[in-house]
Amino acid sequence: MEVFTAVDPWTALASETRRRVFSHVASGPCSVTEIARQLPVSRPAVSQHLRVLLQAELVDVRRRGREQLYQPRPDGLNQLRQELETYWTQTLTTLKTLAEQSYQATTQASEGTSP
Amino acid sequence: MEVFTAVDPWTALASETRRRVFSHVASGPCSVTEIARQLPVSRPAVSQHLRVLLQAELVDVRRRGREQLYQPRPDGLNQLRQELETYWTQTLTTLKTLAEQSYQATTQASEGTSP
DNA sequence: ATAACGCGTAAGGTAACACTTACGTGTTTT
DNA sequence: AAAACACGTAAGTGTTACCTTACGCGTTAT
Repeated sequence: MEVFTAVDPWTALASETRRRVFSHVASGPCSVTEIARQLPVSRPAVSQHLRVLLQAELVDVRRRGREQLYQPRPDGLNQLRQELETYWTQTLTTLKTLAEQSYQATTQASEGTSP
Repeated sequence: MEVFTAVDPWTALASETRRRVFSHVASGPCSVTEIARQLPVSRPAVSQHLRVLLQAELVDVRRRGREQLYQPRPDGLNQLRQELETYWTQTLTTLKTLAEQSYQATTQASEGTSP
């Protein structure tokens, strides 16, 4: 099947076991069987997860002898980081505004009631 | 249904339309119908998405009159940011090591062949 | 050459997901 | 008091996701 079928990194990292697969690859180059040995799923399952991670541009592959060495690729993570940063600044800005509004509300309330 | 059924933020933001829902909330407090009006899904669908976002601690609710005002909550995003930062440093460290190794390989190769 | 290894992919089954419509509850308006 | 509004949730449906076993292909070892 195609590796050029784009998959957005959110979908790619949505699966818990796929995150564990990626974490192994991110910690250093490793083969499919090597990963499968450390997880409670079959080797084909790992292989399928790695394909999704490839499509999300989160990992790369190269051959070494008869095994496929997977290694991390920054692109997908970077895209994720950018989107997340957008959400983060939006959130902080909104919360700041809300805090200022509630402050104004309390001071205005005490103005009207203190004298 | 329970709101205390934990949902990890990865799962929460895995859905495209749920991300759009969250983006609206992050940009400023808004009601359910208000969000549904800007999306190609029904109001109950938005309501269900908001419940998931609540369980992932990505949003908060408070009442205002007869509407529910949703606003962003930093907790879920923060957790996401931390995990993502771990992946990021793991990735960079691995790539740096690989770069150094391939450099050593080339210099060693030229040492053996130049004289 | 033959055996063993490492891998990808096809086929299939079960569970989860993202929607929809229908309905009931609380709050505001008239 | 009745009508209108905003919402949550139940029930049902079609699609997708994740996993398994079975198989075939290339590469290394004996």
